[in-house]
Amino acid sequence: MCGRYSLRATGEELTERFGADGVGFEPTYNAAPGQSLPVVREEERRSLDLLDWGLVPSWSDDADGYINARSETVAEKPSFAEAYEGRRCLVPVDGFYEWDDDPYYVGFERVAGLAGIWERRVPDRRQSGLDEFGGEGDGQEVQETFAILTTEPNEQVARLHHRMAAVLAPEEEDGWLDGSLTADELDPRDEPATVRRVSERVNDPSNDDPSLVEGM
DNA sequence: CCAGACGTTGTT
DNA sequence: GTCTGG
DNA sequence: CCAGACGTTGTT
DNA sequence: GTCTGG
Repeated sequence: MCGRYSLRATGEELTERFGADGVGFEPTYNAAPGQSLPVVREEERRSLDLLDWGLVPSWSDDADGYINARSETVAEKPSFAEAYEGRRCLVPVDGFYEWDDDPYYVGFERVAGLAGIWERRVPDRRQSGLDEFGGEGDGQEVQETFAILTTEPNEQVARLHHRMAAVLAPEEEDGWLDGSLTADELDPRDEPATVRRVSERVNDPSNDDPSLVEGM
């Protein structure tokens, strides 16, 4: 689960909610893999930054990443272990979409933080062979990416799907960021939500407007 | 030792 | 980079 | 997650 | 059917 979500909040509202340094962001009703989306990180300071959805391991040669990581195995998988150890993040969402043939929207009553991990990849310039042309526009930029952890679903989501994004309780957010909360402590949280069937217009990621989250 | 994979989802 | 398979 | 492309030659 | 792009 969790290959599409909504975040109806501005960058300003998110920095307030998560106590983070800010970055500009406009609400979205259809956040999709590959897009640049806001996550909360805690390095020197707590910051809200735009990262690409789809974690690419630092050693990976290709550009496409993993949008989800199983909480049951994230600590051991070579692709995720380093990020799990030292690069946690919160992924702000206020609802997500789930497909059971037809699309459904699971809408929260507030902005919640999903358990995420992130990675930084510095491309090997020696392999690009394009430096002699000035390095402009060769696409060899530092790439920061993230993945959302999954667990078994809660009772409400189980009717639609057998996996669910890991929703943190507000009091768990600090522990997730600093590593004291482990992945096996994540459990299907009964975050208050309404579930409704929505229009198939959500299928096309280029559609992004308030009517997407409205019931039919 | 080197070569090759390294992931999730869902579907079969 | 690190683990698995041969 | 779904939608949409899936190619070459030559020219700009 | 499978890969890429959003």
